[in-house]
This record gives sequence, structure tokens and C-alpha cells, in this order.
Amino acid sequence: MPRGIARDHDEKRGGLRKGAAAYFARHGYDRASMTGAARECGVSKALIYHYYDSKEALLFDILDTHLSELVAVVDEAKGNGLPGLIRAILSAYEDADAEHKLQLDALATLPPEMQAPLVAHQRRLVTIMADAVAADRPDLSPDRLRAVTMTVFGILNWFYMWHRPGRGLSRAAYADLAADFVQAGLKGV
Amino acid sequence: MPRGIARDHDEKRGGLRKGAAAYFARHGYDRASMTGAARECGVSKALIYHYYDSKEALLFDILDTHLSELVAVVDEAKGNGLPGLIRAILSAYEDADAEHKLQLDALATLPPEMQAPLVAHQRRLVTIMADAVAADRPDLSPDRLRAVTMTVFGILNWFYMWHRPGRGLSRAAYADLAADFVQAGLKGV
DNA sequence: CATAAAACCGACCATGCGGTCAAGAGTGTT
DNA sequence: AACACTCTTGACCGCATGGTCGGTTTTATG
Repeated sequence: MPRGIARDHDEKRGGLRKGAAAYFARHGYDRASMTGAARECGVSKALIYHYYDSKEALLFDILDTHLSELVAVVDEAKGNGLPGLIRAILSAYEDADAEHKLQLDALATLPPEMQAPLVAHQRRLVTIMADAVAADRPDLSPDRLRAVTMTVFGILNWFYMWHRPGRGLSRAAYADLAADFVQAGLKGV
Repeated sequence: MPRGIARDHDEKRGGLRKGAAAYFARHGYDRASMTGAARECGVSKALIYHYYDSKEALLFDILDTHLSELVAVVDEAKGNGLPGLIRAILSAYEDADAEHKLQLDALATLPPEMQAPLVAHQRRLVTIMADAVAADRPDLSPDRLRAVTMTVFGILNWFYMWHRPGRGLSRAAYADLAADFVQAGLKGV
């Protein structure tokens, strides 16, 4: 029988995923070309198409991997209450700014059947966060619980837009501030 | 002397701006074609190029108009304290979801010299918000003041991502909730 | 060591895009 | 009425893009 897939197949694929994610995030998914992503990864465009069927399939793999890891992190941290959750999420975004940005502004460009499993991951995150909020404020109506939950995600998801590493508060310092802010804010609604 | 510009020139231009903004926001600026935007507006592509020099010039006009109006609204509301500011901004986003979305994910695609005046508008908004926060908490260090200010913008800018008109809290009800949340949160940092 | 498939590439293709153009229809000015 | 200019269009152009193809090199397996 002939040779099977290479031993380092998964690592190579992971390298393409990471390199392409950085390139896509830097230029915007739609403007970023496969030729450019290939150059960034130091391979030919044809090779990317050896590992992935299409540009969309590559994006899907980037987002699916990212969201799966995020769900795992959050699942692990959900025992530590709301502040623990907030710190865990902000910490997980470290070294994943590119993937996070792509999730926010490129996920919607995928066809619905590819979006579905990714959206399912997102819903899982939202549910865990909502449970943590509800633990502090079991009296909130469903509508208000959802609104508060999304408020917290707004805070977290906006972070990468204004924070520049090395300037202002550190990631960890902001995580503390955000946790305090949310906990106090919860008492006011 | 020959005829001048048509009397309804500005209205026509405004119509294109509004129609194109909706189309761009729905499909994403980069994927959205000028042909498609033209069809959405019920005119030919060539006509858009009669009113605008380029796709970028059209985007610039959309964002510049939107941000100018926003600055005007915020400038007027800054006397009413932080809660007033929050309510004013959320209310101003009404009927401007498309423009708001474009501001968040297409502004960066403009060349630096076109971005500059728009970013100046944004900075104005941030400054006003920071002043309102500082009025409540004059003891915050500059770094923390900035972090809290961006936290508030995160809450506001995320709203359009999860809110669906007619479902859950109304816009006004959420504005009240957000104002309460922020005011209480401010006491916790 | 033979072999068959994987790994990899340069060149190529079809399509859709932003933008242009030449021309006609409509209209305020003289 | 004659003019000059705006308004409006369908047809067109060059180019970059996502994706393909034929071929070469490499490497697990028998």
C-alpha cells in the first residue's frame, strides 16, 4: 500500500491556520487574497488548496478551532463565578486577537450551513455567561438577563478594538477592572 | 450662462448615501458591489459615479455624515450627565444601524488621509464621554479613565449586534438599563 | 528497491469587480 | 429658440481574484 498522510500533517495545517488568520485579520477577510495568505505562510497558493477545499473552508477551520478552545476555557472557568469567567475570557483572547477579530466580522460571510456549528458554539458561551449572571441576580426577567449578558460580551468583545499591548492598562489589569465594573453594575439594574 | 446644479441635487445624493449604506451594511462593504448598490438605489452604476468619484468617496460621505450628526447629538446631550449621554447615543443609532455598522468595520479600509477626519470625529465623541465619566469619578487615573470610557463604548457599540427590533427589551428600555448599569459599575472601579 | 500516493509548485483560466466612455434626454439661462 | 451644461444610461475595459491543472519531488509502505 502507498504512503498515508504525513506525520506532521496536522502541524502544517495548524501553521496555515495561524498564518492565514493573522493575514486575514490584518487585511480584512474579504480584501485578503489567498495568494497573499500563501506568501505570508511561505507556501504556494496551490498548497493551501491541497489542505483546504476553499477560502471559506479555511476560514471555517480557523473559527471552529478558535471557538472550540474558547468554549473549553469557559467551561473550565465557569465554576469561579462571573469575575473568574471575565478574566478567563480576556486571558484566552491573548494571542488570539486575529481569530477573535475574524469571528466578529467575517463569520457572517459564511454560508448558513457553515455558520450553524459556529453559532452553536457562540450560543454555548452566551448560555454559560447568562448562567453566571443569573447566579448573582436570579431575580432578573429573561429579557433583562439577556440584555445584561450581552452587555458583558460587549465589554469583552470591544477590548481588542481599543487596547494596544504595552500602552495603558495591561490585559490582566483591565480584566480586574472589568470584573469589578460588571459586578458593581449588576447591582444597579 | 448655462444651467447649474439641479435643485434636488442634495436630496438625490442623500438618497444614494442612504441606499448605499443599507446595501453596504447588509452585504459587507468589501463584498458589496457598486452595481448592486446602484440597483438597490434604482439607478445605474454610472450615475453613482456622477455623484461620487469612487466607492471610497461614497463610503467617506456616508461615515462623515453619520459621525457629524452623532457629534452634534452628543454635544447637545453632554449637559445631562452620563446617563443622558448614553440614552442620547443609543437613540441616535436608531435608523442608523447601517451607518453605525459601516463605521465599525469599514472605516479601517479607507486610506489614512480619508480616515483622519473621521477619526477626529470619533476622538471628539470619546473625549466627551471621558469628561462625563470623569465628572462622576474625578479620582480615576488617566489609564483607568480611558479604560472605563472604552468599556462604556463597548456596551453601546455592541448593542446593534444582538438587539433585534421587536424582540426583547426596547431600545429605550435598554438605554435605561445600560445607564443604570454604567452608573453602578462606575462605583465599583 | 519499486511504487503509488502525498506534498508541493508555476502557470493558467473564468469571473466579477471598480471604473470609464460616448451618447442621449432633460432643463435652467440668455 | 438656441445653448450649454447636468442628468442618466448601457456597453465596455483592465485587472485582481478564487480556484484549477499538469507536472515534479518526496516519502511511507510492500
